[in-house]
Amino acid sequence: MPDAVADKPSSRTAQRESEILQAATHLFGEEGFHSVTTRKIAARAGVSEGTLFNYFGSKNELMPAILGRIYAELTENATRILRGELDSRQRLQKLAENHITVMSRDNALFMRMIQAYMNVDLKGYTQIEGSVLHQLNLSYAWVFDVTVKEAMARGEVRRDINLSALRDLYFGGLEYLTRTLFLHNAFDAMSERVDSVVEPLWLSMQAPSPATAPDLEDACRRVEAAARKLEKAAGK
Amino acid sequence: MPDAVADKPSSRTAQRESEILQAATHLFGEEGFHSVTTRKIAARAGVSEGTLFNYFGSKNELMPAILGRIYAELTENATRILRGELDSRQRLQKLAENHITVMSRDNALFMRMIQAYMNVDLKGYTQIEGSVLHQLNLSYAWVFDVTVKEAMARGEVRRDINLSALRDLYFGGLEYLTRTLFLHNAFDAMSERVDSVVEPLWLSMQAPSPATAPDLEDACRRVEAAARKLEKAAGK
Amino acid sequence: MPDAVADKPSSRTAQRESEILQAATHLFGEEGFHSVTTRKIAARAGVSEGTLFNYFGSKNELMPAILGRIYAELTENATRILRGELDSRQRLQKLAENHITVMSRDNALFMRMIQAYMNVDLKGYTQIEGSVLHQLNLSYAWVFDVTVKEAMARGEVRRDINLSALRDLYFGGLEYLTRTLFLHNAFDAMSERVDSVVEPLWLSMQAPSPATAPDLEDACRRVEAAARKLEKAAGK
Amino acid sequence: MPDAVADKPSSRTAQRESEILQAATHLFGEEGFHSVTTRKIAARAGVSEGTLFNYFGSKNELMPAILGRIYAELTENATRILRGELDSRQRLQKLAENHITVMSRDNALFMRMIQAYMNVDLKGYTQIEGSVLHQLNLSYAWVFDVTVKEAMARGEVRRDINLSALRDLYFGGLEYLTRTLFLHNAFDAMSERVDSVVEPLWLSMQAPSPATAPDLEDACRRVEAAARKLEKAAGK
DNA sequence: AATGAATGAGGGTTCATTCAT
DNA sequence: AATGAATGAACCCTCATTCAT
Repeated sequence: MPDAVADKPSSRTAQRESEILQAATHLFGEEGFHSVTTRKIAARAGVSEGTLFNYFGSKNELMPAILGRIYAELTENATRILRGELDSRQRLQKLAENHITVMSRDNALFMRMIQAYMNVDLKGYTQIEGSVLHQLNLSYAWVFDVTVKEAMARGEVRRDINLSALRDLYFGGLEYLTRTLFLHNAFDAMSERVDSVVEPLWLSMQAPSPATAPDLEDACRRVEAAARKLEKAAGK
Repeated sequence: MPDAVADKPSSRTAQRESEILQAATHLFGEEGFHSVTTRKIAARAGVSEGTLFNYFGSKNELMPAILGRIYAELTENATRILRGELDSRQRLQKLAENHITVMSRDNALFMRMIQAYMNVDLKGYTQIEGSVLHQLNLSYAWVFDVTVKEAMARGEVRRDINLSALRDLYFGGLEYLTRTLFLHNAFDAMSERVDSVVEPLWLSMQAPSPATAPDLEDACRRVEAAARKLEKAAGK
Repeated sequence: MPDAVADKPSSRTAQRESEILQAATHLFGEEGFHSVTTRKIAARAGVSEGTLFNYFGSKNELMPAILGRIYAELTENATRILRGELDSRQRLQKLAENHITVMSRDNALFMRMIQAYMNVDLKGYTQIEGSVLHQLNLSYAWVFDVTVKEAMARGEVRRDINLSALRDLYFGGLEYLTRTLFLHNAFDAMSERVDSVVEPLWLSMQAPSPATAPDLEDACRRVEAAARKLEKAAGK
Repeated sequence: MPDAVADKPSSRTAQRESEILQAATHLFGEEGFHSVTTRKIAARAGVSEGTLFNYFGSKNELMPAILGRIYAELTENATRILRGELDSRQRLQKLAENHITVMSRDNALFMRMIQAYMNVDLKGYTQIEGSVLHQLNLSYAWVFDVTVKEAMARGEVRRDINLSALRDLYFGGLEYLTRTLFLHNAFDAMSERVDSVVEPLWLSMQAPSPATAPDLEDACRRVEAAARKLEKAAGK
């Protein structure tokens, strides 16, 4: 019987923590990290400022918490995508769409968070290693690598690609695409825009496909064969 | 006699302005926009805080000034590259190297500046249009477009590419590459790393491979021939 | 059956109160009154913060309680000493040793407590009268007066001493000695150090006054003179 | 010509610093260190809170500054006293009066300062060494030692005294006397009260004169001799 | 009786900006 | 044109205390 409500108390505070994080997330997205005061966050979360600091020791601690949640979601979705029955090209497409969906949510909060955090947490890029952000980033970027490597194993992709360069292109391209979508308010066409960005990468990973030319000829031959049959049939 | 160099005073102030900007540039690069105080900037520039505000109305005004300088240099270098006798692939390479060189200078100040500026100047990405940053960005990003369009004119690149998507990939990829170089402290190998990033894009801009195209036309012709035969047969 | 030990509950709360006081005592001694939070005290006492406030209405109320305990112990020990069969000089020594032992315990907590309490409880020394601290102090300082007065009665000490001045010297000297012992980490030699401080006071309290010596010679001479006269008279 | 006012600017800021210190001194004396806010100090000094922090980096920095001033005055007065033509007993008297005068000024601020500072600056008495307070204290306590040693040289005081113990008695006694004077609001009689405290120490430093004891025995022998003569004469 | 989450007034401190000199 | 002392609003954070459970 007590077990039934055993986690109630803990879920109560978990709820509060979530509300605070939610409020911070929205505000950071709207105004940027440095423009948001702890007072505002507390007000928006419907708690006192003191309570906020009971949950998070400092304003800065909100950052890893938020980033952690976002990366968790990002990774979770990615894992689901990889588990599905998709070919590699589709996977890259879906992963990209997921990435952009999360990044663009909350007024591009995700990008802002990372950017702001770099100025807060780091005193130089060279120290980035070992930071929370870096760890999260690493474990997430891994989904791209996995996808591409499996594509190789399946024979969908050349083996002599430069994975690191492609990874930078992929995530960098998606980040810039997100900005572009914001600029043109073009999220309706997100899917095809993503396709336009992923496709060049995909092309470069296979092309020049040695198999393509023969296939084309083969296709031609089959069409000719079909035509001949029709001819014959019609000529009858 | 000071009068003898009548325009010295004005060049004197220009000098001062430059020193202030220089100091701000270094400090922003080292510590990030929000961690740098006007006091520090003034001290580093060797002027009083009051003087700083005589030259720049506010701390925020330093940002467009610095960004303007950087973009000016970026654009100037780019123009020189475009003026040279290089094929399009080489141009993309040189433009990229220039981009990274400037971006990574002063401890990646450029990236930091843009990031910080976004939180200072903008209250949302949708308002980005019309901002100084946006204007600078636009006129600079234009060098990529020019290069690719000329490549098309020269017949080095397909005409059905998605220019916007490639632009996002190009600049996004370079930004991420810069981070990667910082992370691995690999600026020695910058040139070849840039090559690895530009090459996939270049590949995707030309494919289908030049060899395939004739086959395709041939195939088309053959299909058309077959179709005509069918027509004839059907027309019976 | 809990009823069997009916007064257990009350002794249970007495126990709790004691634990809280104990925790507060240690912490105040270690970090000073203002640096110690009620949270810390509760944690160290193994109770919740709410419970602490059930026992003591406020943080400040801990002070009289602690001081009361210390003075009680001080006075109790003093009483035992006075009850013993010691001469007055020994009593002053033992009382002093007791004083220092208690004062120096818990990292000189006693001195800290008094000091902090003065800033907390009092808004000026003139208001000191009537305060708890003052009362405690009075009734304790009384042991010195008793000892000295009894020494007078026993004829060990002159009757024309200034008791108030000696009391200030005694307790002030002991407080400073405690600091000195801390400074030199010399508590091993506490006993003889105390002796060095008490001895001058003791000396000053007894006759023979320095003026006595000359008087003595004079007296001798007069006695001799008288003797000679007697001799002469007797020799006649 | 400019030299004439060369130190004007510096004297201007020195003035401000003094005003701030003055305000802090009064307030600390009235309410105790922890009860005084920087806002109050700034208001009393007639400056903005920001200005206060331009002069002193933190509230805590006010403490060494104030203590430094007090000790400086204390030491300066003491030096003047030692330079005068007084016998050692008078010197101890005058030094004590000076001590109490300064200590009791500003509502016994001096004692409060030291006490509060101990809780602020120190995490335990054993770490006291090396602190500003300790240094100030050392160099001031030195005036007592000098006086006593010179008294020895002059033959006014025994050579086998325990200097450390007497120093503790002297300063401790004076501190307690100050409290007593506050309690009885008896500063009118300060001089004679001081005398009552210094006298026992002075007595203990000379008595018993080394010559006295042998004299006494001698005297006894002479009295006995005289008595024997009387006996003889009487026995006749 | 015990808990500990919630409170919110108030603390010390920062810093872009102004202005008298 | 240059200075730098002065400003004060606003910031992040602390902590004794309360109260629903």
